[in-house]
Amino acid sequence: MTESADARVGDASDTGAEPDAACGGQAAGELSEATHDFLKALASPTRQRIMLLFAQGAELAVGEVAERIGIGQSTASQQLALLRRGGILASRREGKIVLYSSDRDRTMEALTDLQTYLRYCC
Amino acid sequence: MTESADARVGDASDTGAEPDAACGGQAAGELSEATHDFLKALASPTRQRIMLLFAQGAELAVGEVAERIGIGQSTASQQLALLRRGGILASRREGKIVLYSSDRDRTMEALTDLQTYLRYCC
DNA sequence: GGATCATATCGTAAAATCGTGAAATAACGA
DNA sequence: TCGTTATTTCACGATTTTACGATATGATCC
Repeated sequence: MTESADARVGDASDTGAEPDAACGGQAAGELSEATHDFLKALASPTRQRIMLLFAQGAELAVGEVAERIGIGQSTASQQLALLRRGGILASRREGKIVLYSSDRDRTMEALTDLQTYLRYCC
Repeated sequence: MTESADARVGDASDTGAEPDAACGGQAAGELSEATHDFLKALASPTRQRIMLLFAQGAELAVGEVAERIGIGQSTASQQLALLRRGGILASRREGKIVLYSSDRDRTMEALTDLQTYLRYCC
């Protein structure tokens, strides 16, 4: 029950606030919540450095990331959670450790959404 | 002398730490300062809303942006400055007003840099 | 020169973020 | 069960961001 909690959007029945749920779920030119989380996740030097560790499909445990980047273990856990929320990393539990790795598909989704947004407002 | 001050990166001689300055000026997989500013600029709901005003090549004065978004004039000036620093907007003075508009070229540059980064670390 | 309008910059306070250490949770083995 | 290891969550300062109002700078007109 650990990671499944906030890993996915989940809320199929939407928040009930958005009035335009017909055309793909996104207002014309507006950025989705997911893409906003994507941008926030990448807009941090520490998290940018963390992401470099995940080149070539590398899988890393929280403690490894903390050690290699030079931050506390709880800090690494929090930053990794933000990167996962942003759709850039995915996690799976392997016994007592949690392995993080790049989430290519969700990243490309966010990138496409960003491109659509920029094509509209630029 | 107003806008020319902080518009560009300027620091041609980099921080001095990176060993590989040959291939395009960027370390393998690292994000440039410009692209970091780009991400920071877009990672804000207020600035995302501001950008929507600039669809279809619209040119807007600071006061117009402030009024349409519903923020103070000084706040609009600051947020627009951040968007310009991020390479998303450009500005030109027309008499006593300053007109902002999308900077397509620099935006696409940042987007390309971001794609390269993501291709490396994902 | 001064008056006026538009923008930028300077303080300042509320809110968010970053990193830390301590405590809670989860998984495994003796 | 208890103890150990790995991760998450919580509570807390320190720093940064955000928005505001007041003031300074720029441009135009008289």
